[in-house]
Amino acid sequence: MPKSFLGEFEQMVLLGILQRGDTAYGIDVRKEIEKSAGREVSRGAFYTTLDRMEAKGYVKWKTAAPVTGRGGMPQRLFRVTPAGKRALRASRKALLTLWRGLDEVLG
Amino acid sequence: MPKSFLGEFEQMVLLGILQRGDTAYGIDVRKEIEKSAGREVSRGAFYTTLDRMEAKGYVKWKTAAPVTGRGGMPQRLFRVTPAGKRALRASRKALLTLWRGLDEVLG
DNA sequence: GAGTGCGGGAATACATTGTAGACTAGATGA
DNA sequence: TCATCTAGTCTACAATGTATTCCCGCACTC
Repeated sequence: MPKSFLGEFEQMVLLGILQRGDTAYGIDVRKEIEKSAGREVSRGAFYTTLDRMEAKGYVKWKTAAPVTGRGGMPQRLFRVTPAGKRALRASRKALLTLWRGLDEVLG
Repeated sequence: MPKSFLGEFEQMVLLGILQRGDTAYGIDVRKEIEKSAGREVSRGAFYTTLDRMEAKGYVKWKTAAPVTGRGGMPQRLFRVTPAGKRALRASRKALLTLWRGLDEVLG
């Protein structure tokens, strides 16, 4: 039994990585989240969360040669570990259970 | 545009209240969450969160005469405000968007 | 009718997450 | 070679999540 749930933002970051599949570069993931969630995500917030989740074993990453024509430092390519997916499943299950039957109330 | 999302736990509390409809007494809501989420919720965590959400205008409450045969202080009967529902909808929308297409990955 | 156990709740304190802002460093091109 | 663009890092602080401990009033019991 997990000590606690995934935070809301952590969850979004994890899902953003999965959405991008094999091209989960930091920036792309960030854009994915901004698009889906409809709000800005600062770099600081984003990478801090990522590093903390790495410490918890939910994500891993490796550097990749800069792909873009322009640009700077080696990019980080992320992926979600099995533990991360497990945590995601647990969070989703709990939320779905609570949402059940509330569709009309919530519109 | 909300400054930030609802936390995971806040969301659960709000949903728990809605689930209980007109009988959203503190204790009942807490049990509801424990059942759905499959983990314990300490009283402290629960009421602290509730009070903070009251400050943000997401919930309101009034006291109700003690209904139970046994025991104590007037209970608090909660309800979610329109602002609370709006916040809930926004969180759900963002999460659903991110979950889209990941069912097989997440099993 | 004082002592005690119990059901709710409040207060307090601390750990974990969320977020912003300023800062670094490699690549490009005028 | 310097301005500037991109991707990422660091630091500090605010907001949320959580456990612990305390309080209060009822009703039971003797």
